[in-house]
Amino acid sequence: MKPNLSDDLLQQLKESLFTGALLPGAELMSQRRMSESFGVSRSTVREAVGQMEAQGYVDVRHGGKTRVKNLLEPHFNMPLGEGKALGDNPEFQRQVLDVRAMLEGEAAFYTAQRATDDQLKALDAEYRKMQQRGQRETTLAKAKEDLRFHMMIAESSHHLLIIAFSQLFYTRFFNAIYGVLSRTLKTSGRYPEGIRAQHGAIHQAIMNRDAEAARHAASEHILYTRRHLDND
Amino acid sequence: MKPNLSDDLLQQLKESLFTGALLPGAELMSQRRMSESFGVSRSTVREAVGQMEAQGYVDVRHGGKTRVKNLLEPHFNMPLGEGKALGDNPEFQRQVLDVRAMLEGEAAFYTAQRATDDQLKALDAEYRKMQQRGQRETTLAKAKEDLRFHMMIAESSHHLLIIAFSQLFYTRFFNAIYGVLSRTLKTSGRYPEGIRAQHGAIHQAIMNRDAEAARHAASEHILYTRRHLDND
DNA sequence: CCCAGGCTTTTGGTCAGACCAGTTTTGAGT
DNA sequence: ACTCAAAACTGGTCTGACCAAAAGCCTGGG
Repeated sequence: MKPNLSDDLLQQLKESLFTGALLPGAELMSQRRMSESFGVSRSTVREAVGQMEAQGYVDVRHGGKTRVKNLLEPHFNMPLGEGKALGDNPEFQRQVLDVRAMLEGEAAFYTAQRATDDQLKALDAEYRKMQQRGQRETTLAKAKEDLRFHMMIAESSHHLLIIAFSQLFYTRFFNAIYGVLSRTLKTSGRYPEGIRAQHGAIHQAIMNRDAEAARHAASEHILYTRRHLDND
Repeated sequence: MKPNLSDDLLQQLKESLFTGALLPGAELMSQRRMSESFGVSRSTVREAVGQMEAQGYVDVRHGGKTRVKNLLEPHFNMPLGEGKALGDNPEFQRQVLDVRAMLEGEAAFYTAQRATDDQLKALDAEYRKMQQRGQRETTLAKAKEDLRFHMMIAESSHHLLIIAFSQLFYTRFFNAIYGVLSRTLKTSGRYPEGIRAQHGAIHQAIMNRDAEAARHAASEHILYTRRHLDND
């Protein structure tokens, strides 16, 4: 019909968001750089970015950088969050593990299918670092390390909804996740032997781009921990 | 807090609209006159007017005058916004189906395991009602009906996280879900034959309390629709 | 009378370059 | 290694110019 320049740019920005080129939390180019890079004036860029903000896709702060918002966040202010009681509740911990099992299974599935070579390389590097680190680390450090590995998998899935949900889920329910690990360590005395092998299986399935195997390995990894919990 | 000039102006414009100073169909001042009249630059005026347009309050045409729109109109077009929204993007629709596949699979799994007898009875009743209803219904009615069935399954799962997420997900992304159904109907001409049988399979698995079968049937049901989408 | 055709004016869309106001980064100097 | 102020970003606003589309005007032929 009547293709405005700013509308074109707006569509382009949305596309990069939908296709996962721009992850939640990522920074946009500065308006001046966009202006140059897209060959339009800064006014036009401002118009497009303004629409993005109005539609709730990005968060723009005077002086700061413009960031992609997590589109699930506003819906995630459940009264569940911080209360220490919930995170320590075994039933809730089980539920968190249930959701992790399906979420990480799907994430691994899509990552095996769709990750770029660079992402695979980064994942591989992170995995090797994780294997090398000694047993000297604190439980907290281990938990964070574990989460970073799984988060990297999620972010390589090129799946906007899975990424958004994973981000929120891991940050909101870190307490519950940490609580599980903490209890597991207390009962088995140390980091369960299976975990290491399971991480290996996930890693290998993804590297082989075997999506079904990756889903199964990732899901089984979480369910293994869940069974530990059931034996209490 | 941080009073932007353009935000101030935006508020003023909305005020004149809400108080009736600007009736539907009325013309706004030209941007140059506003600029002078409000004592801000035309850039700032454009920013504000742009937001008014983005929020659907006014209709601005290149070369023509900017007019106030009839505010009730958008509410009648609700599920099919013409501007490119997230819900209209095919890639996003696919992603929504991916998440539905895993979410409804899990929900069916836990419902088969944990639903009370009363919940099973209610589910059974809803299923029979759904089977009886004729083909006379609108697409929208079908979509709502479909969703109610799946929502009932989710709510019978006794799984706090799955319930909470399902609720948010279905309300937030109803547009995308509806869009899929609408497209499917357009291409196949009518309600796909498989759907009816699949609902039956889900229903039966849950009634038999066969959790694995229920998960598989529910997941497959969504993936069936997804394949329809891939063939476009 | 009108009303069809161009001509002029007015409107929104884009551009360039400048300056202000916050944030983030950098680099002493301790 | 730390603190903290300068410097180098970022987004917000202003100015004045030009282009393109719509609306208004105006004139000449029915």
